[in-house]
Amino acid sequence: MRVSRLFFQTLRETPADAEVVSHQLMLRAGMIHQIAAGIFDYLPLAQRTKHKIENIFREEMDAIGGQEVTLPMVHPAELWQKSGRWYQIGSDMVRFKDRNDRDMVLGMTHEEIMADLAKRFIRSYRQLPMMLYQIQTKFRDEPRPRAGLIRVREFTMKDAYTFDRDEAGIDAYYPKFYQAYYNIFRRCGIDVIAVKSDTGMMGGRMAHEFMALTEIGEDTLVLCDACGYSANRQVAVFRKPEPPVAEPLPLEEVATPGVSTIEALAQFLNIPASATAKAVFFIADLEQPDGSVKEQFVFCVVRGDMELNETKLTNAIKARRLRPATAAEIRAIGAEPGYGSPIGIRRDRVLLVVDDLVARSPNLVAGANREGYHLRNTNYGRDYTADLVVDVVAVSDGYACPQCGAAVRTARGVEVGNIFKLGTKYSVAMGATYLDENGEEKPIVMGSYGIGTGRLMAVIIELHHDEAGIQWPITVAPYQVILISLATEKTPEVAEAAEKLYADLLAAGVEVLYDDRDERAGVKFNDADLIGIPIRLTVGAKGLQNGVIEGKLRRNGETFAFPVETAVQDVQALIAAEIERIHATVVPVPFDE
RNA sequence: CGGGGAGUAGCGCAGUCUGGUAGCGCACAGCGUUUGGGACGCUGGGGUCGUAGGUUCAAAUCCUAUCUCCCCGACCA
Repeated sequence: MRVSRLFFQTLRETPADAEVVSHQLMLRAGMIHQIAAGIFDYLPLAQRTKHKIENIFREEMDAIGGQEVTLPMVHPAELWQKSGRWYQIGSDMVRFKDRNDRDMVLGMTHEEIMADLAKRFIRSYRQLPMMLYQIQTKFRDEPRPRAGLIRVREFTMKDAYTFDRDEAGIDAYYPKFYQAYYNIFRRCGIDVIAVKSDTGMMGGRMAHEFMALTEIGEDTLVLCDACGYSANRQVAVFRKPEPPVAEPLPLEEVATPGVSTIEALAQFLNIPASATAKAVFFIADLEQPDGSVKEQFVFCVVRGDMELNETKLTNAIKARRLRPATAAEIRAIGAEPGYGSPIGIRRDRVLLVVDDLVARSPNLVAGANREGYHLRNTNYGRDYTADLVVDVVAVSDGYACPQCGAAVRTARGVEVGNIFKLGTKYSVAMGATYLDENGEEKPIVMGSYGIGTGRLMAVIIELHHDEAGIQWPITVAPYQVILISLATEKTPEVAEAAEKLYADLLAAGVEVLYDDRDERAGVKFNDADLIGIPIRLTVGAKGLQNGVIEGKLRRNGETFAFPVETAVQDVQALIAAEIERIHATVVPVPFDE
């Protein structure tokens, strides 16, 4: 491709709307163009990288037995009504009516459609396991798209689905995906870590998220450098400290005027925050046996120095959603905001959840449910009992690793992929069954596995760039080589040599971008750096005098002098070495349950 | 949905307070000089100032409404 003909435009200045680096660089490199919040055009440079990434998806999916299909992105509502998600999902799902007044949706994921497909074509255990995947557009009307391609409304996703006869089947398939996903990300030149993640309302048995560590991440991860434990903070656990051993002392009310935070309380009474209990109040939507939803006041107690993890609480009480309770709602159950404790409240109106550490800790200071007063020496069991005693604490920096006890750290990450044991929720809903050896009808056990292409592309840039621009790993670069001609009117021999080298590279099958523009050298070099092509070749009068083409690696600045006669082979060798460098990172990874 | 910010040429911005018929840099087109890390000169094209009402002799500028985009939070199959 000649740069003079390339459909793009580099920008010297950063568009004001772009905050994160990947967004800025993609705009400046002329890769993408936004037409509405979270909706983008992909221009040729981005499109080529997208194709390369997607071909890596195809190779890795095919390697573990996948077959590619394409399912529609417009779905009839019935399929979503069958699974119930038509009713559960809010305005993230775009709904509309076709000309016959039939309810339709834009596909935001394809479990329903896949299960429906399985229902039509899978009959027998002999057909299982089966794996289908597609690379398709999804539309999710996100409330807040952000950060360029990191969080968008319309995006391309590689989504794969497995169909197994039982849990043992998917238990065998799941680790193949685990490895294939590591392979994909490493072939894209990025380091990821798989973390255990929330299965939430999907009700699956196991899920992992593949996280790329970067500041712009939306998720917080808990990592143990000592033993490798890793989990999304939403589900991370830790080794709770042993509470002090002490005889329960008598309950004692103490005046604490104006002291309504744990910090102030600890200071006022000159005790550590760990000697206090804190109350947090929510209203939960609980699903009733008959399918209706009821609002329930949830009173939750954690130790004063610890933070509540709302995801853990949501899962522990199987809530559909949680919201903070208002002051009026808190008073209505007999508690006082800022001075709450489970002692003396209207117990019949609340679901009381107490963290296991609080339940084991003697003589904690807690609120007296009266403004300006606290209670010393509250003891679980003696003074109150809970509906549920369970871990609901969020892991923070320095907490003890659940596996080895070392101090964990937290880090920000972007989820670039996830794998999920779905179970039979969708197959049962859609009626996807098979007959086993005994002629017995059984629901198919499903798994789903997704990677968003655009987000991955953005994350690659987040992890591979410098002040000058993108540094594409060669496996996903739009072109492997950029050939810069420094010819002027006075040096037609340079133009001739560049044209010849371009033709020779093309003939040799090298993916080459040829900067034949009538621009100054600086403009070409800067544009080459910006768009991030891994190998730069310069044909100039200087080099030709010595019979060489100059080469330079974008990722580290290493330079080469290729003799004109062998330049094509030399470049091919360099490309091969660069590819091998990345492929060398693709190694087996132990499956971390 | 709550909080904050911004809409003037493809991009970056000034002009708005104090109303007087739209400007700068980059980019783009032409000509000339230049030519190894974002050249210079001259000439030129491009904007219903987000949109709709209103005030006024006159609105980018004042008033009202509305739409859009960005950031933080809530939300996130």
